[in-house]
Amino acid sequence: MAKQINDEEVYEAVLFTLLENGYAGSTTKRIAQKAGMNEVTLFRKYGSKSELVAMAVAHLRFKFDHSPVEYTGDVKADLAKIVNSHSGVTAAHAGRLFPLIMAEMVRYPELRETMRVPHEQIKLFGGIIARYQADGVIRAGDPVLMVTTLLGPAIVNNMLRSANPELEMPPLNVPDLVDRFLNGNLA
Amino acid sequence: MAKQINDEEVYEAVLFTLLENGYAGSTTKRIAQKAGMNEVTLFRKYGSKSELVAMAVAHLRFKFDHSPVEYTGDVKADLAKIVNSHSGVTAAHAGRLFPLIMAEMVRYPELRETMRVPHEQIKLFGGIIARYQADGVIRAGDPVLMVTTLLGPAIVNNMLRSANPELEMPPLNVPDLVDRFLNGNLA
DNA sequence: CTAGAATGCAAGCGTTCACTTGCAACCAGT
DNA sequence: ACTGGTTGCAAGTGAACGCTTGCATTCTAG
Repeated sequence: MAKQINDEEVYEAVLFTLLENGYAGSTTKRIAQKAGMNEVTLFRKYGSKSELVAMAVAHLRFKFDHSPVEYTGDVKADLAKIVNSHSGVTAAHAGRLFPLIMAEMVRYPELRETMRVPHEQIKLFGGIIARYQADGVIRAGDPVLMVTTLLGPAIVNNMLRSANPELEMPPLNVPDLVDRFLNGNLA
Repeated sequence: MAKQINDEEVYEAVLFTLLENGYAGSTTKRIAQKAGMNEVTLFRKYGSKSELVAMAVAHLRFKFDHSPVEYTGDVKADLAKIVNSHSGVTAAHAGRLFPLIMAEMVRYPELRETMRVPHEQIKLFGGIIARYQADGVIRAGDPVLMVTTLLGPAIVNNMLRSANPELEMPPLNVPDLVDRFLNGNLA
């Protein structure tokens, strides 16, 4: 057939396969099948499995850069945007890819570069929160720690939901989550 | 030598190896080496890799049951106990084992039984929170969702720290975390 | 129309993995 | 001292995986 292979589609297939099977479980055969191409072509175009995965994750960052989260002065809106950008409401994979990279990819030295994507995102979010702290809107505290406090519930919620479908958790309500982050849970 | 093999030590070695290498990376050879025993003995005593892992996790639950978290009427203390019991301050592995099971072990059907450990813990914590909601101390909301809101920051913080040592995050302050959970982050 | 590049296909290579087998060494209880 | 169960050791089995090679097929550019 010699059809033209679309890198972007391949990257999507890689990320999908990663989320479903993890890194070790994402065999090159599986990835190739999901991408609708021959396994050999995969090696010819991308070199190795680790290189391909690194490219797919790097491409994800490229997509992040084109819809950046910024400081606007509206705390609730900005925090909601931060949560959304990493909880999967917008990008299909973002919310689950983050824990995947954090919890699993760390173990494969050849993938250390992929760590930079969540790393940079967190620093970006931390900067926004620091600015609101300077404005006197948000309580003092290490900005990175604040980011984990804001994102943690959404991330763990996603993990739990995908891990335990029969737990029947209510869907994540982002504005409510931001409200609880700001105002607490005391009655 | 024919030394007597201590199951508990083997389980510890299994959990340690799991945390360091994940399930796929925890080869039977590595586990045996960590446990200071022969790989063959491992198969003879525990049958298979998946059975051994299941036993190690089940044994962890057994240990949980012997220092349970309970409702005492002191919100802050109880919430802190919940966070501590899963952030690794008390049990060496608890805080990191939770995301490991959630994010990785899910993918191996032969390990589905291990999921029951975090599942039951969460339901236990949810019950305590529900009781404080009935007391009018904590805001309304799905208890399980509240548990993820409380534990999420600690879990993600742990993941981030172990994934990115050069990020230099401040150590987790549990009472402060509980305070922010209750009172929010608004200045 | 032709040439070169991209892709598919079948086969295979070397390695690692979970797991097995056969046998020797050891220890505890009687 | 003997015996039976536990452990260690060396070797090996079959399967899966990452990756390569050789060759045929198809698309595209000039």
